[in-house]
Amino acid sequence: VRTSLGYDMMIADGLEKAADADLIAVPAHLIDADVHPEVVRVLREAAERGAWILSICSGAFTLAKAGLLSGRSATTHWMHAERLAAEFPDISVDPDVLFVEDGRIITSAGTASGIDACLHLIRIELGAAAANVVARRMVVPPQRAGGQSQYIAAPVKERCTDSFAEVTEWMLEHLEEELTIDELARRALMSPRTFARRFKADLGTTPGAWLNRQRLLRAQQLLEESSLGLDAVAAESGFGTAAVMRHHFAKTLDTTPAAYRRAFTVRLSA
DNA sequence: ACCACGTACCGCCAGT
DNA sequence: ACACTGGCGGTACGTG
Repeated sequence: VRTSLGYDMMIADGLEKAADADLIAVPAHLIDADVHPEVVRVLREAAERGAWILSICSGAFTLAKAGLLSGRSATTHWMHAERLAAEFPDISVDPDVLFVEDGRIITSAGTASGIDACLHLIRIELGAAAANVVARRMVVPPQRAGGQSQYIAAPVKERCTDSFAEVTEWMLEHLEEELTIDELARRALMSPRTFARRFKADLGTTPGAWLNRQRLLRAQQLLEESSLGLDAVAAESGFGTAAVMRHHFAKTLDTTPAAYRRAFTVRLSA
């Protein structure tokens, strides 16, 4: 695909690839451009079978023209919000929010809010831990927990609203140590029961599951980026021994640590 | 692959 | 009435 952006986009697959996609992301485009009927068909089918559909910026117009937003709440770039509302009266357009989730359709505003929306989706599908890791790697602020509300109005600057940010931060810095609920609860000034309950309510996972996930990610990163031995990697990531680490690799990644490192280095050199 | 042990988890419930 | 807390017990799960 040629673009006017100074680079071309290499598209390896055709539209048929969307037939069983879990997520279809629709980028910004020219608002006045017609949407190809085939694209409309693909989008409608995807919506009907329950796939995630996510638009960024003026991509909301594509969804609107495909009829996916009828009767729904949506948003778009503030520059286009008024027009979207005028052209599609049956859409409840909110011009102030970063993104809106309605059913399995997520619309987002300007470019950066697309990142928020994507992180939001990752949090839903893979959990807050994964979203935090992605956010960290992208060097964007960690996303606020959504609560029950569909809307996440604005990025949150204050740390104090995210009561678990401090604890999880501390946990990440002490991954290699043995962390118990009792200690974490003490550190968070809560009883163990309340800590566990609120942790799950806020982050979507239990403390133990979150810890395991972080340890796994740390181990993966060490396997990717260092040449440490497996025992050292296990120690660094908090698994203690290579046997325990192997156990978790098998359980959630369906590989072994050695195989993972080999596959990764092969992929790099290829 | 298996077992034994301890911790984490969660539903329940009484108390605030 | 309501929301939240925190202890208890059975069960699932991680660890060795």
